[in-house]
Amino acid sequence: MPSGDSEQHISSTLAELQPSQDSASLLKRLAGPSSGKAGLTKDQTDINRIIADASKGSKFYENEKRKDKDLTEKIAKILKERDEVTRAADLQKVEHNVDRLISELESGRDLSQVIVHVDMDAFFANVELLHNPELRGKPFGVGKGVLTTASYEARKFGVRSGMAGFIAKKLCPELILLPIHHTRYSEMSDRVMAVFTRYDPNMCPAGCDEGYLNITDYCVEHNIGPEECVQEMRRAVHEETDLTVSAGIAPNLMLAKICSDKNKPNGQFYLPFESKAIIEFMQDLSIRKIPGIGRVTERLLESIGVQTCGDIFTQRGAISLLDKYFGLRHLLQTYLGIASNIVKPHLREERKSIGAERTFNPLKDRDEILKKLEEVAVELEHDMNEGGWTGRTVTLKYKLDTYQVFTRAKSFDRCLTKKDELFAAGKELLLPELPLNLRLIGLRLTKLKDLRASADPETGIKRFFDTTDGSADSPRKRTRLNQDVLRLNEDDTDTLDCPSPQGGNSVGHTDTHEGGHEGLVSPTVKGHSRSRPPVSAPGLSSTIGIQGIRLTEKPKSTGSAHTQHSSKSELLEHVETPTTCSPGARTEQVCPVCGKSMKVDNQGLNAHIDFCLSRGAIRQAQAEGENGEPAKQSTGSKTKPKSTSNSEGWRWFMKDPGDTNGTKSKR
DNA sequence: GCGGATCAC
DNA sequence: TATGGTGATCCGC
Repeated sequence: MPSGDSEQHISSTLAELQPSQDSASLLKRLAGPSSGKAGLTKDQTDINRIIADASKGSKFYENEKRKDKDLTEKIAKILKERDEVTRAADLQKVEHNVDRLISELESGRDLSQVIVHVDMDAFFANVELLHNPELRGKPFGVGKGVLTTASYEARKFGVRSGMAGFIAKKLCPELILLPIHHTRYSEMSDRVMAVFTRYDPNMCPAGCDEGYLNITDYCVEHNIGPEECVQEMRRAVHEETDLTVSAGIAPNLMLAKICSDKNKPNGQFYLPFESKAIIEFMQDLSIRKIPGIGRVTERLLESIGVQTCGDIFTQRGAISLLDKYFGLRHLLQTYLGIASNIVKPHLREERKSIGAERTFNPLKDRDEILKKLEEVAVELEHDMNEGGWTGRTVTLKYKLDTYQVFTRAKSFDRCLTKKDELFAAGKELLLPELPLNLRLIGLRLTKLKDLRASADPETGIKRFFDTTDGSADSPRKRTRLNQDVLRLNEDDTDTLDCPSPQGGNSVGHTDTHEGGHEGLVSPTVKGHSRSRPPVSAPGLSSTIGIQGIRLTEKPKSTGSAHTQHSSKSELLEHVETPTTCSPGARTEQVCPVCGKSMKVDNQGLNAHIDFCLSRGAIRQAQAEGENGEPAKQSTGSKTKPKSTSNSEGWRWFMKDPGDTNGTKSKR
């Protein structure tokens, strides 16, 4: 019945909210976030149907249906506004103005940097394959309740990451499900990243299996072409790790990312560094391929006739008139294929929050709920200790058994560090809400304070952690050194966060976007016997904003990209890398911590700094930061029963799906 | 500053 | 037979 999705975007007025359309969008929604990102061989319509049937009637399904309905209503509202505004406007004139903006944007295009996005192919799955060759050729997934990865054989059946295990089984009864082995992936990730780093010491890891590189300097210094360079790098990865990697080569981050998907797996794609070729490349590209545009934004754009990036130009008049919802400027940049070309690793001091959350079988009992809250507090305390963080604002998150999510926050005058403080704050926020049926509880800390930044300057550590001084060192040197320290923080602790210190968020293109807003819900008309989940009154006249997706250059400064980057090569020199720095070039280097001089390559220097700092200095810094508390508990003595499996550290994705805790044990 | 929502990995 | 966890950002208030 659902006649494919090709039809669903043709709608234009709210009068045509027929079941067929609702159904189509719902099916798509149920198919999950990554359904549109990768190509599948099996007919997606069949797959979506199977998924929907398997979900039917569940609370999860009902929640998705509700969100779908809300979105449909918002779209109707926007379309109505569009029609009104369009009637009152001189479209020709509007388009003319837009065209001038396009010219302006085009004139600022920077094609001078060679950016590469590298992306490991089915990372978890392929690592598992190395440990168990028997799996080759078979459909399998990694993850218990929810899959983190699916082998390519499994993908043919429509199995994807993020999919519930039992749904995946329906799509592919033969599917083999493997447990997650964090250490394996962590170790492999380190090895892979080490290779990338040889080509750009300033690379930006984006998760455990991805990264952005600027290979402009490398290519010049080695007198090698971009394609050849990437070929070589990918070969090196394969030789050293037995894993394959795909890559995209383009003038900016967004394009590179899109390109890395073009010849996946085990391939690369080079986009010519010419305006015309780039615009042509964008023309038929689905809007969904743009980083930052997810399912919701995709639907919003489709509703105004924008499915491909080329459609942005066609619909520029309407987009301009609806600027506040869609963000004209950013969409035009997307249409032109213009975005940021600045690659830099995430710095520790840029971190904004740290949190923990847990899902469990729905609980109503007050004491049992509080027990969960306490467990989460313990978890968070542990991670904060490990990372050297404390903070002033606590945000409680809870999800009802209906899958509706709420947050409650409170700021304090002082920083919270201890589990008891976190627990108390959480209780304060939760108890007033209480008679609830919960399936998830989480705590998050913001307004962070970096305990490792407040170490005694005498130790020489502060200099490398604290970049706010601004005067002592040159910015470049600072950046560079911080990067090293960053790696240390991960390697040193045995629980570390994900390889990219900042966490999961996308990339170096700071600033993903999205301002969708949604009235949310209001399942009950206000008043209905004091509906439990407090409200969401703003539901009424709400608007949907799409905005910023800024994968683009920073606000002003035409030449910012240039300036910024040119400083990068200076950076290298500044850090005692006198001669050309080929990946393995060993030169005389000085450890910034102990002052020792040695002949090593950059990697070797990093390793030494890691070693040097981890032995004591860090511990001392941390101890001093912790309110006089000695740097106790080197290894999780008591906390957390599962610290064994967790000591592998590194949870970039699921921490370790429930079960260990009393998820099941509780009646 | 708070709460909702979207997105990426 | 039971749909994850961490972090970021944006918008409206």
